[in-house]
Amino acid sequence: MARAREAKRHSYDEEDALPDGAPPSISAADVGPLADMVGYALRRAQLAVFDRVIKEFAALDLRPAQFSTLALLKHRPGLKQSEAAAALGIQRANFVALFDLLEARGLAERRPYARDRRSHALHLTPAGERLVARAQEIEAAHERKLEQILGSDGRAQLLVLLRQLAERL
Amino acid sequence: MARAREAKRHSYDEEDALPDGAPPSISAADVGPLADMVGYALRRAQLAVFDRVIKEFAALDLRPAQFSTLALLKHRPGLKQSEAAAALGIQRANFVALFDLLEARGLAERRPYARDRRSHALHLTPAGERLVARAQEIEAAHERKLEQILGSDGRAQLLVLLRQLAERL
DNA sequence: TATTGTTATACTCTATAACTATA
DNA sequence: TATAGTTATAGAGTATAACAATA
Repeated sequence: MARAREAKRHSYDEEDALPDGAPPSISAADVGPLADMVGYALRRAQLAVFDRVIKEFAALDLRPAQFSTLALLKHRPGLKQSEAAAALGIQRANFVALFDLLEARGLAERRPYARDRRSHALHLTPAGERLVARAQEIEAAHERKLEQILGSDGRAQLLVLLRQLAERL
Repeated sequence: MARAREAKRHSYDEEDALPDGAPPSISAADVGPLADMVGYALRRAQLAVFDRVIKEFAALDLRPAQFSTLALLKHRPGLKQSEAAAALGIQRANFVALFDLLEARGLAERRPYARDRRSHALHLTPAGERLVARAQEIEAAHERKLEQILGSDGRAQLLVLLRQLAERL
């Protein structure tokens, strides 16, 4: 404990009297003006939702980015590798290892791309199709859970607002 | 080769651009069902907002987590280190290096905590007070920009929905 | 000369275990 | 024993540069 030991002479901290054994009061989560910042609220909400999603996908051994990749290829089979990465907002360099893992697990594959021998056409395997179907069921149940919290209108309105942020910023 | 690409990438640094009616209309990447997932929309929106915030704070050499720490200490001076970390949702182990940096820059400091010699009371320095005031002005301008995109009601409604997600999930 | 997939690398954030000094 | 701060470390995620094959 030899860190910031600079012999500061003042030690005024008689503000919060924390009696021993007292339950953690509301003040523990009081972040003041931060609570009114969109960026801060966005980060906290995203972490909460992702924590939940990661746990729900754990049984399938699927990370969010892996699920997104499979779901994208189900929707648009035959995408070029660079197109898939761009659509998901992932650098193409980082997409390589991500897709390598999906391919090693037999969930997706690279096929030759007819018109350009530099490119690969990405496709799900039958096993990939089955896994993404199961994952999307889990996902749908998760969305229903969110609807219980936000209300049906609230969830729909949230999606509109979030898309506006992502697209118009 | 890589030089042209690099110059192209770093070239968009416009801050106050974005006229109200002009739709940037970036890549209309069709991600199918992903677009209707709260988790996916949350991630894309958070990345967009943070990209912007990071650029706007760059002049102050402040990362979002550093700003949050300073803003929290302005609101609740004398917080114990573990309390500050918990309020921000940061592991106490990871908070150490974060606060070390703020202290090394003379923006905040650890003071002895009267009733428990294991703890530190965290405070802003005068320089920290000045910096966080400037950062909060930048932040306020950013919120006004978001309000132009979402509408005043939209921004307020977004905050309500995001807090519900973070607290009730 | 430019682009696609790739490798290598580095940096940030996050998560966990274990140590120390206090309680 | 338990807790606060700390250290060390490992794992994701992300960003950039460079290279070979191909356009």
